[in-house]
Amino acid sequence: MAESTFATIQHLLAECSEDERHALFQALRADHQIHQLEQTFGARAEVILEAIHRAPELTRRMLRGVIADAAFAQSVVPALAQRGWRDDTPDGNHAFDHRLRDTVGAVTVQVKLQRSERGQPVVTNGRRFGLAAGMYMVEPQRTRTGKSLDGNGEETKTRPYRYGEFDILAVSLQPSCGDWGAFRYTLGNWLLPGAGPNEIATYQPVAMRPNEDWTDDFDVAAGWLRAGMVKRIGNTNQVEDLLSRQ
DNA sequence: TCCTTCGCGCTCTGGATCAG
DNA sequence: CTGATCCAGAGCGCGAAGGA
Repeated sequence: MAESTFATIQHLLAECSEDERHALFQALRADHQIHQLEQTFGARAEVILEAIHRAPELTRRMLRGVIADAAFAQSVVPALAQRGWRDDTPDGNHAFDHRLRDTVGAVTVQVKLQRSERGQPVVTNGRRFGLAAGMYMVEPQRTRTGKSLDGNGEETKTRPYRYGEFDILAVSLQPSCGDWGAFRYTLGNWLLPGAGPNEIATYQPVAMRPNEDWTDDFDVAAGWLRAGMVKRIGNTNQVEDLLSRQ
């Protein structure tokens, strides 16, 4: 199409009424697929969205987590590609959501939404963790309770994550800032310990602003990981108490 | 009061068990 | 041995019950 024709159409569109533009959109939409999922499901995007709209709150809840994961893939991963990282996520189910690789090696990432309650981000008073008042929370645990037998025939809980299952925790800050592209990172090995052997606690405080434990820059977190520093988020007596439980 | 733990809707997968 | 069937575990987050 000649550039002038294209400009003419744009000009005509601007003069159309809302109804006319809607009719034109429908005509274009008839043979234009928005996303390949339409083909996978054999359903138009409008039907898929209506299904989500009708789904129970619990199902939509699930979707918010999946959206956070997709947002990481669509906003963070391409930006990191400019800085020498490539997506190296293997097929199948793993304790991590993404694996990124640069010339130094691979880094695994688990994405979680920061904890919300009644539509608002949870903010603790910090007492429990002995930290300054005002911390966001994140709940890094699997979503279904299960048990499995370990090597000694002992029954272990499968719901908690364990140290070493992922390198970096990426917390989506969408609930507090409304931006699906906003993530705050810390290291899996820095998270507070849970009750069981090698378990990560199911509740973790997240700094409201980047600090020495939490960063908004993935490269900084990768740097922390590769520096191999051994520590836990927060650095107080109460955290020491938690550590002593291990 | 605040923290911790559990269960839920929906769906898929893989392993165990059963019948033929 | 093969195919069918059953069931537990897992993916996702948040409300609510229970505990300190």
